[in-house]
Amino acid sequence: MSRSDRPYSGDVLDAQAIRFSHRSVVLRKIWDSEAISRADLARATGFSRSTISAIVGELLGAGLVVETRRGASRGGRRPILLELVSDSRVMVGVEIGGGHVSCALVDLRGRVLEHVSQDFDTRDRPQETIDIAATMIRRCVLEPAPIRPRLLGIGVGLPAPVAPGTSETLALVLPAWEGVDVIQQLEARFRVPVFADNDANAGMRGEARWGAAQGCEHAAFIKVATGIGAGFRLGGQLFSGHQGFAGELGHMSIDTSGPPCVCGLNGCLNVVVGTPPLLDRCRIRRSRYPDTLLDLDKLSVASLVQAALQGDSLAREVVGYAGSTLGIAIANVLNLLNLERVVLGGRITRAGDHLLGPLQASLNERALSPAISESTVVISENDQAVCLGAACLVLEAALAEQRISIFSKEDMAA
Amino acid sequence: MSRSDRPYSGDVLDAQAIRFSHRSVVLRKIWDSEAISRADLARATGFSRSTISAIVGELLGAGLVVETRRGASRGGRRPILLELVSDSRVMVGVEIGGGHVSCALVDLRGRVLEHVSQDFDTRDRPQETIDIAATMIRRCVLEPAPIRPRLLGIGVGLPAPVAPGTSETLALVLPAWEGVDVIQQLEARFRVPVFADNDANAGMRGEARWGAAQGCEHAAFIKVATGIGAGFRLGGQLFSGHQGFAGELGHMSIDTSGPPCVCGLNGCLNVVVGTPPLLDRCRIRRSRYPDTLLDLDKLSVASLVQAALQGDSLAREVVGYAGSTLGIAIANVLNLLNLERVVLGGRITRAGDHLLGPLQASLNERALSPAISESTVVISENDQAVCLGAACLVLEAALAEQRISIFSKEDMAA
DNA sequence: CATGGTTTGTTTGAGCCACGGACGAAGTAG
DNA sequence: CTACTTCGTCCGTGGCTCAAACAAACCATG
Repeated sequence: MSRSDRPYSGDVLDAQAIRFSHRSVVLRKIWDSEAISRADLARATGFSRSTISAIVGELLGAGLVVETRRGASRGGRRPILLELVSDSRVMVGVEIGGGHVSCALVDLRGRVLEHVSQDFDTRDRPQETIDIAATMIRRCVLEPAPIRPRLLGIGVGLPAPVAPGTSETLALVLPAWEGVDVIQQLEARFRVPVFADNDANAGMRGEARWGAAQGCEHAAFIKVATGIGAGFRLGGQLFSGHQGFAGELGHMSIDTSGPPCVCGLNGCLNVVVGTPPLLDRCRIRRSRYPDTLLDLDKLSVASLVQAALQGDSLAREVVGYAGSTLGIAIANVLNLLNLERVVLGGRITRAGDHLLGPLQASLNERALSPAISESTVVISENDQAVCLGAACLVLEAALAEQRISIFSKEDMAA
Repeated sequence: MSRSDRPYSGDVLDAQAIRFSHRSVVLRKIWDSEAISRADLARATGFSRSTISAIVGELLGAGLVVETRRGASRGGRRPILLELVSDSRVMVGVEIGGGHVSCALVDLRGRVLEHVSQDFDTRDRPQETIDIAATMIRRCVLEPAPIRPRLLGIGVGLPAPVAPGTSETLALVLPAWEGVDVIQQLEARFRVPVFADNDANAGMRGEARWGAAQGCEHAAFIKVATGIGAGFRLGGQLFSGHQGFAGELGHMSIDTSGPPCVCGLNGCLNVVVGTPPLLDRCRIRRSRYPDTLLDLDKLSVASLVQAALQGDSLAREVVGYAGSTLGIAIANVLNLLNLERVVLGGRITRAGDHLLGPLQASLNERALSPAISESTVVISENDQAVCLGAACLVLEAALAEQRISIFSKEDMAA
């Protein structure tokens, strides 16, 4: 019986576990540096030079790291510089949104090597959606021939709460997907480990590792779309709550005298600044803006954003309203959790300052509390935040040695 | 240079750290059992019998554990049963509220060995408050003579956000306390380590270890008083946010069209169900309840609760209103964090079901989400939850080997 | 250009911790 | 009384890290 089969195994450390964590520390340090010598690694991590040598030897063997050039002398022998081989391992990230499917091939530095996307109404057709995703994955992974053996696995971001460790979505949100096992299907087709999570959680992971929330112990990623969902990083780890349903920001009550929501509350964020109510607001306010550019028959978030960027008053009013209302919700979140950073994602964020300005103004009115005034709210720099995050899901599983190890080189030989 | 002085020390484990964590696991298991043998410890923890023997030897030496009776035979030699010595270490917990100071002597099982309390307006008189607290501590610790050498330290719960690792309170909430160093003053007087935290955070710690949130990885303790504050336990650890200000539930916006709050928002929880607005509600609604028992000249939470328990309609209306409004705020928190349990504290909770009933009803209206329907909200069973929690603060520091160790027996000899 | 001092990276022996197996002690069942 | 089981302890082994010694590579200097 190995230690991992035993009770308390989650808490109990053995020599293996500590050795593993040490390898991670060293790898992480190389990752964070452009190039670094063994001696500097020893100084930076506190390990002895002999230990560093042993660990680096393994990393070289696994192909994760290479010796490149030699550094400048500090008065003695010149150091051998080590660098991360960014594409020695790659991950596939899949984003399944309400109205589209995207897929990206991502390397260890979060660089997108391939990317494909397609509009598709996924809500009621899970099987077709998975087929589309599989085709995309095949395109990303098989075309550049030698990539396959370096593939760590596939991550999937789903537009609903996901039970941890599975791909079961909350039936309340996606009834048609009940019983559909995305993980099992994709694992059967591609024979690599597959992981799934909520889209906002995935986005949070990506932003924390490669994006606007790097170095933040406490942060949130808020995805503004049909519904408003949040992913939290608390204490340096993704937080998903007791059953994995944390982040349902969309059902925060903003105005108890507002319109009713399916959840039983009135004036939820979803029924105020979700996509449908925002588009409705365009229609309702249309009459006050006679010379608007918006075509009410072909209304979409994309056209709304475009109009706002072109200076349309109605579009700016609606986007600004969304911003200031989101500000109230974010103020509540910051008061509760005292986060360092909030990253916004979703199509409407492409309106940039037209959204962020009113949002900030709304926050500044409440800036008395340092929990609010000393945190920063930014828009994700990456249009593919969720895709990247889904890929990150795989990487983090590998780094935590869940089902795969980034260190094992078994398949790399091929 | 020891490992702990080095960079990365937070993440890097050495043999010492793993040994320490193993001792904690074994101690914890004995703690959780009435009485347990070495053989059962080995089975429960997964360690070998030899390792258990070594660790138990240390625990015996530290006086934390004793061999008591012998257990029943399972077909062979009868086991020697080990038990925790509950009062081998004791802690003092101090609660400083807006209108009172309390102090308790607490043992390892969370039993209150001594308890004193006194009404006092602490807000504007920090120095007198500390003097009162010091007198109470002296009474608790010195009277029962042999206790002093077993005292691990003193914990203080303060009615404002506290910067982590210090006793600095947020000047915004307690201006008169700015620059007052409670930790330094009490350490100078008693020569034991002193720790401070926000009252709600302290309460959360106590409830998680000894109270209604035992075994919960994700929970909240909500203190309903002049202001409404929350302490969170997320992922098995207290969560205090980026600067230590997490938990400001009182400034959650409940009704954007409600009365204004100092924070800049309208309809904050504080201005709706804090003590002052609740007492105001009694006065405003008085005329509709001609035969109320409430004396408007001597209105207090205590008298409100008493009247509600005695069947007074006005009091029940006000308490019920508080409950259903708290329900909205708690629904928001549960949607965000998907907690397993919420524990309520503060004097008004003594109204029991008169508060909890409407609160639950308010939650049940939103029970569509499993994040809400599968969590439980309870009232703290302990009137001294914050005092106990403050004592717990010391214990947890000792268990984490911050400044003190529960294992060291240096002072115990005396 | 040889020499000494420095820095880098590797090798080697020792220490710490947990484990497994052997052993005596202390029971039970027949 | 004997065979068998369980409990707790003792001792040798193995895994991992460290410190010290060592070899390689480089700079400065006379």
